[in-house]
Amino acid sequence: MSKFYITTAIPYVNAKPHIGHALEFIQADTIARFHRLLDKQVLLLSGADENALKNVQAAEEAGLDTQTLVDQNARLFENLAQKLNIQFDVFQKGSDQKHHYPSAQKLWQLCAKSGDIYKKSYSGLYCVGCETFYAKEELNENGECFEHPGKKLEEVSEENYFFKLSKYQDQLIQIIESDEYQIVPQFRKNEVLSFIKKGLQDFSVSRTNERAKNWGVTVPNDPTQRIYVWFDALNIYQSGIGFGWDDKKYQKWWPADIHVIGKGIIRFHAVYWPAILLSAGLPLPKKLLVHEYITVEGQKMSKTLGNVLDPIPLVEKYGADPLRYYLLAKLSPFQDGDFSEEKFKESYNADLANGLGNLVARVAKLCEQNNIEATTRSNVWCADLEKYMGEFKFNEALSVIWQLITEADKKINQDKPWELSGQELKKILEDYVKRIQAIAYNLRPFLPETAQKIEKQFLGAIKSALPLFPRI
RNA sequence: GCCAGGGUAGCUCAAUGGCGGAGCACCACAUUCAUAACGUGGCGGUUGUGGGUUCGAUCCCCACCCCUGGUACCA
Repeated sequence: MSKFYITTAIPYVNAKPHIGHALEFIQADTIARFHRLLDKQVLLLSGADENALKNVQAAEEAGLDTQTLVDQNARLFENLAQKLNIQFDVFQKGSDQKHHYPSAQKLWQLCAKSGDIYKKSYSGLYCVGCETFYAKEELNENGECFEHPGKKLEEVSEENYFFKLSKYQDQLIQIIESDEYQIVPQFRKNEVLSFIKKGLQDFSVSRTNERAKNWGVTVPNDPTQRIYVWFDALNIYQSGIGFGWDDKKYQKWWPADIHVIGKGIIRFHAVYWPAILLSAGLPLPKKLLVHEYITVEGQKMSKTLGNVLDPIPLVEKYGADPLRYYLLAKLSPFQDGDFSEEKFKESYNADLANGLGNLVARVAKLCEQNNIEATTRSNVWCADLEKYMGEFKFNEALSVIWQLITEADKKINQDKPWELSGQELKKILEDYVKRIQAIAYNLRPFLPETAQKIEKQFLGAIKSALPLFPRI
């Protein structure tokens, strides 16, 4: 049995999850469930990037200590996953000193051994508001950062460790061009390649304790510095499966088959991450799947606009599967998509209530009236489903399944089973049952709860049941 | 500014150098096994703007406008 290791991005947990996190969790879970049905041994990992400075700032604002805040917020992400029926096999926390810390330090030491980590005095313009350095070109005409106009930047000089990213430029081009590390979709691959070809600069991989506010993983052999959060957070993909603490487990699962991420963090995953692994002499992940963003009622989500959409109330009101359906079926995987409650209800009524739910109800009733029993299951993928899943076109895959629903509805109207009787009727109803079973099987990766309900209803003596999706 | 992606029916999206497609929404008809559901038919377009190449451009080329992401030590 072959293994399949897939990850979501590791959200930083300075705030509660929003609908975009739900999208990514659902996509990754759907891929994972699909591969489980292909008889692979699957591990789905998520986690929490808890060592980011923003977490320290958020904790200060909330008047909590940092660990308490990250624990609280990380639980919100796990809770969301649970409510959405996401099966995370591992949820790796960045503040986990038992597993993650030794793992991060091991990775650092491997890179250091390759001679790729060196100390350098860095001086630049530092924005106290952002707690970050900026290059002159990034600032506005007044020499201020865009986040904090009116705030003067300070010239700060500090000694940090740097990673020799520049050394890996040619190798990175080669592995990405050849798809040894495949970036999907193609236009994201092109974007990454043109970025790399412009020339890579080494990047800082540590912060002074002072700047890190004594939060995060300590640099090996230098207690005055903390490991920069990206170097550390990316490694959660490894620390969660044993790297640095269970070699056998690590050997079994690494490398990742797919990292699922949002477009905003492509550089870290497509450039920094493979370079770090090359330096450490570790195998590269095979695929990077980059999804886009969700707008809400046509607008970008933002804290200042106050329109950040929390998926939890939606799930509580409508259930996990309707939200899973909307996010998978109604968004284009490689384009920004919009979420609005109106469109959500439209898709719910048109596709779930009138389409799937109604078909299941009408066939169940016909079967109940004629004492039909199902003894076998129909477990086959419908045409093109595997193809679309291979391309991560969840919307196309679902549209193929919905064609089965339309065909079945049409067939029932043509057959007019209510005018038939005896063997002829029985044979026709058995055909409907097979169709419903096949639809349910195909729905398993996408709408697990619904698929299970239908499969249960259509095995043994078939009875009418409450509507799967009451109209709203 | 620079790099990349996008702009097609009211909405969400397909497609192709050769009469512009689907689903949803809307309207009408038909129908009862079903959740006022299903089915059939209809309405619906100067393919962002302006040029160019071509017998023919939504598609190829040029310029421009709008949206989105990135633009390196915030994630």
